Amino acid sequence: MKKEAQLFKSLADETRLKMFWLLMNRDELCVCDIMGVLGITQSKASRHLRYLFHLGWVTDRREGVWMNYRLSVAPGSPEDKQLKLLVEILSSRPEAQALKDRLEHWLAAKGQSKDAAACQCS
Amino acid sequence: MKKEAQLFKSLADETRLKMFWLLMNRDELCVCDIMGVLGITQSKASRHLRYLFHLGWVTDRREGVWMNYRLSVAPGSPEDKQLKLLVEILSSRPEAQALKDRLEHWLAAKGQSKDAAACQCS
DNA sequence: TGACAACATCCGGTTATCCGGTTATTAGAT
DNA sequence: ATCTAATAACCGGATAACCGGATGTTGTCA
Repeated sequence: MKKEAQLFKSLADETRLKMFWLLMNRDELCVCDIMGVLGITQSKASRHLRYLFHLGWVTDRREGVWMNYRLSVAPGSPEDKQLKLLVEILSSRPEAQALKDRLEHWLAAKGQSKDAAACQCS
Repeated sequence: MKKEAQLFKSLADETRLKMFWLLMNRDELCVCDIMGVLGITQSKASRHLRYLFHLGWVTDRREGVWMNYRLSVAPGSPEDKQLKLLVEILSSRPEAQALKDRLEHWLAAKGQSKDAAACQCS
């Protein structure tokens, strides 16, 4: 049952939980977005995203300079059911709603910038 | 979302996963049974069970010299849904079926012994 | 009371996880 | 070619998780 334990281990970190939540609310996000919304270092964001990537939770898609990540779990798989349960649990949490709002604002601000491609990740 | 992360952390250990599985297949088990079926040390069994106890996953019930544990999650709670999903995932795993068989044999052997209360945990 | 069985907790050692800071890579722009 | 932004990989260090063996506790029985 090692595999199953690892499945849960993926979800046993607050940062990764938040990443899942963001990715469930927007089908594709770049590292830059996640850094900004969660307020974490680049190193931390990238590390966790690569972790999820290597376990098959997400796929990456390069778009010029950015790396975009999106959830990729087979429909009906244990991972899929797990995520569905997770979204059910988190939806009722104010903290999760706040995060969702921050994501919206972040993306809106990004869209407004004249150069829509800018990330301002200083 | 610390609380949610900890929920998953409970399940992020193979030994605890097996314990959950056993407890889902038999409503009450003593430390001794779990030691025997999983083939782990007493210290290990007790430590994980106390861990689950303190997080509210199980309740304890002393019966003379033994300590019995049973699952105790509120129906409909996230924990409950999590366990239901877990049983769904594990049911199809041969490894889990084998464990279940070992549990049956262990309990049968225990029942056969003249002194039904004996544990022979040496 | 003493002996014993089941269990909990403590002790230390090992390993895994997580982190920030740094360096390396990649792709686009000049 | 060179410069820069975005990202990935690497490197200690701190912390937490996990373990077996030893010790303490509790309840039973003689």
